[in-house]
Amino acid sequence: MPTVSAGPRRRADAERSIARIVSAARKSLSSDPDASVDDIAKAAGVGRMTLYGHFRTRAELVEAALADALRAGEEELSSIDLTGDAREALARLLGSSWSLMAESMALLNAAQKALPAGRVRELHAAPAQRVEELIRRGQGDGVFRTDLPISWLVNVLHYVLKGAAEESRAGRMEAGGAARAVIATAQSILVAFPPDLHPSPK
Amino acid sequence: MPTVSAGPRRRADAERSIARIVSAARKSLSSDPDASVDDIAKAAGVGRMTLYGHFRTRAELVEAALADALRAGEEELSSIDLTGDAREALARLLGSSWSLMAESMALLNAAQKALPAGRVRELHAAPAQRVEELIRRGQGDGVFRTDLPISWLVNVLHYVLKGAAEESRAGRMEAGGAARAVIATAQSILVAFPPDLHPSPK
DNA sequence: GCTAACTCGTATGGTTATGTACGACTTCGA
DNA sequence: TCGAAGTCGTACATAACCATACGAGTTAGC
Repeated sequence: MPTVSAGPRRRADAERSIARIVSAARKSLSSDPDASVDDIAKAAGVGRMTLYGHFRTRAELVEAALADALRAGEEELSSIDLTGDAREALARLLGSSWSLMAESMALLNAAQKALPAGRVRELHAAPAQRVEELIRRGQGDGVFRTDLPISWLVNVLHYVLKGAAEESRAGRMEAGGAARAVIATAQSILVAFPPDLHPSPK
Repeated sequence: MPTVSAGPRRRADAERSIARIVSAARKSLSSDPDASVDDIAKAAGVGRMTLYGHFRTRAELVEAALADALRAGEEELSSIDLTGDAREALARLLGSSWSLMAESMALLNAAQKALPAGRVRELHAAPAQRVEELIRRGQGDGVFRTDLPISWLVNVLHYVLKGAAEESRAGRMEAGGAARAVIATAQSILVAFPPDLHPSPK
């Protein structure tokens, strides 16, 4: 747990090393989720042993990298204005979330593999919370649907985001188009519309 | 390429072995995408060497397993009635696709890792084609949207499916609920609705 | 029944990655 | 300046896994 903000009893150069390692881990794992500890140490311009001095296991390192990415993400997302029309707020939120996801999707996959089951989700609580609250507000305002579990709504947005990131990474969509597609798709999923268009309910 | 239907110059017991191996590979990889060749051979009740006698590399084996799963899937999907209201046809198609995806998601991931980039997509051409044609028809009938690239529409359905499978696997949704959610979500994504509800285009 | 095809155990080689041990060198910091 | 903290190379201990080699035994099929 000394990964993010534990004992401040570290020397300055150690602090610097850790920062470089975490940064390199983010970068490396974001382009290749299977990057080895060795690769990351090299990318950080640091010996492998130094790395192991600060992170006892690969899992610890991956978690630190993910935590750092999430911290940066939180910083960006927290500055977004979520007031006003919930649909437009959603578009703003997804616009930023999209680029964050595109950057760190591989890192997310790496964490999924290296960390114990459920840990990734645990670390994701804050961003998920933000989305959930926006959806709730939109539901309260009567613009978002209420006929599906809210957890599904939150998660499916996540999967759509991930899908778009994958399409972009594979070169099957360019970034701008992907962003537009994500937003339009998310709107369609969430926005409540006249029941006479639905074939299903009574 | 002797994976699926090549030279019939094989003895009966070899044929049987191959069938058992492919079946075991499907099963094993569907529950653990990282199952080793050893595990699969054991599951097939066959020596590892026998396996290597028929599949020279792990990749060849994985591809055979995926091809088999796809063949079975095609069989099921081809029996679905896709005529009539495109929205209802979509629901029927997704109902079956969903369970197939839930079964074989891990296998898909295994293939993604073991096969060269793009190969999985290549093998998936047929099911993707089926979905695409249905969407086109729905567009022609004026019930499906046309403001997003059709390739995105096809792919996003795939990602929603995969997401639901993941939620189900992780125990966060039960199968019935997931199926309902997938269908409702897919309908929302595809169905065209009155432009006055859209904030964006003129 | 005879041959070729098939099965399969054991052993071996090679690769790759994680994590530990040791020890020498360098840099921080009081 | 001097001790402790940090750096880092090399080497080592495991541990998987993939793939090949050899060779003896078994079964199919004509």
